[in-house]
Amino acid sequence: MELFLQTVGSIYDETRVKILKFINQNGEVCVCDIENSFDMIQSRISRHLKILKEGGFLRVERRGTWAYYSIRSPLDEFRLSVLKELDSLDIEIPKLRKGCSV
Amino acid sequence: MELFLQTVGSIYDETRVKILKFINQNGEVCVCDIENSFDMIQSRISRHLKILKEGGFLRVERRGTWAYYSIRSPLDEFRLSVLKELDSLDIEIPKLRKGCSV
DNA sequence: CCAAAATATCAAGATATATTGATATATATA
DNA sequence: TATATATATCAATATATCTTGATATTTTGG
Repeated sequence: MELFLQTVGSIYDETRVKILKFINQNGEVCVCDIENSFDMIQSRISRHLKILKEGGFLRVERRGTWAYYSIRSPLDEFRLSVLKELDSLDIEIPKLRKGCSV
Repeated sequence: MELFLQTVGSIYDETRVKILKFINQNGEVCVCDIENSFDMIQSRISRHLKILKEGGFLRVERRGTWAYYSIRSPLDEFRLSVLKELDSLDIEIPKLRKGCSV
C-alpha cells in the first residue's frame, strides 16, 4: 500500500507530470536542462526529480558534476501504463533547452 | 491535465484505495454497507465515494433512499490498469458487513 | 403532512505537500 | 588548495487535503 501511494503521489502534481513526460520524450537529460527548459529554480526541479525517482519512474546517473535522469528500465506494467496515458494526454511540454554552461 | 490529476488524486489516499478495491471485489454495494464494513463515519465514506466517482472509477445509482456504488463500466485502459494493480497488491480489505437497517 | 432513515454537504481544525531562498555537498579545474 | 559549477537539502511560509461533527436533502411509510 505504502509503495503504491508513493508511486501515485509522485504523479499527483502538475509539474511532475510535465517533467516525467518531458523526460519520456527527450530521453536522458541533466538537471540543468530541465531547469532551463521549464524556467524553474533548481531546488524545485531537484525536489520533484527526487520524488519521481522514489516513485519508481526515474533513475539517475551521476557523471562528473552532472546528474542525468532518465526513465527507469525495465518498468513494471502499471508504471508503463502511466507513461502510456501521459503520452496520450494533450499536455504542453517545453522544448528542450540545454542549460549547462559547459 | 486537470482530468488526469483528478483521476490520480482520487486514488492517492489509503482509505479510497481500500474502498475501491472493496467495491471491485464485492460488486455493487450501498453506502451503509461500506460504512459498516469499514467502521467509519458516514460523512467520511460519502466524501471518499464522491471523489472516486469524480475520479471516473465509480458510478452511483439511487434506488429508494439508498445509493448503490459500483465500478463504472466500461473503464478506459488506464483506470483498468489501476484496478489490476490494486488487485495485485496485498491490501487488507474488510469483509462485507451489510449495514442498512431495512 | 410528518417522522425516520439514508445520504450529501458544510465549517473548523489537523495534517500533508509545494514553493522559495538560503545553505550544504560534491566534482572539476586552475 | 581554492574557486566555480552542478546538484541536493533545509527551514519557513503558503496552499491543499483529510477528518470530524453538525446540518441539509431526499425518500419512504405511517
